[in-house]
Amino acid sequence: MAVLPTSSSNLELTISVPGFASSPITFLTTSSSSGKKLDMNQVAIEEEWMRLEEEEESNVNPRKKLRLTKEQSRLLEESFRKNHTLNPKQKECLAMQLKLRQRQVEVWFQNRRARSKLKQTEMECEYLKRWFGSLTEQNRRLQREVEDLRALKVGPPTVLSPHSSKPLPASTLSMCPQCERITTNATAAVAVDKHANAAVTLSPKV
DNA sequence: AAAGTATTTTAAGTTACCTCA
DNA sequence: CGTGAGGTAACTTAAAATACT
Repeated sequence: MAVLPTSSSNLELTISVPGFASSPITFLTTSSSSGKKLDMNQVAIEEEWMRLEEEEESNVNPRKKLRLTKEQSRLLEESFRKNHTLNPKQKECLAMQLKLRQRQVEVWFQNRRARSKLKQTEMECEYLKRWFGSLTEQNRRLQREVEDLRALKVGPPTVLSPHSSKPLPASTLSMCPQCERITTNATAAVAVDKHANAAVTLSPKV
């Protein structure tokens, strides 16, 4: 039996048991987290589990990939929903229930947290992309409006009075500083006031 | 109580195995 | 059968947290 250290930084050793994970788990401990009541089956399970923990010291085939059974995955997920991290006692308990090494449970939780965070990041990325798209579109509209207004400035004033329908003299026109639309002096103050009170919220339609 | 050291835990990044199209 | 992609268990490393002296 070959014994191989799997890490240069510490002397942790791992063991893989062929066919070990393939047998479905048909039992669960009945003990609560506070106290343990063990029946004969439970004792056998614990002995087996302790044997596996001890065998961790020897190693036949390092880094052999384990596939978790559906039941193991289900229980791990269930546990993860309750708590994203495990204290040592919980880890031990769960490892025993799942007939896995504590290290395997620990690694599963590490990876699960990482997957969880990755998913979250991807969602945030999507959200920001949409926001960016919406802002870009808004920016395009505003640029077009600015160009239109600049074009207006070049030619003679063609703004008509709403009362007489005749062109207004340039001296009566001004630009609203907020929305950059042309207004008459009489309405400019109102326009500015309106903008001051408006709550501007930017949120993309997700 | 404060400082230094050792140990443990965690996140992040990587590697390797396995499955499936 | 060979191959590449994707998923994920397992590993490494560094930093933070905690325990111990």
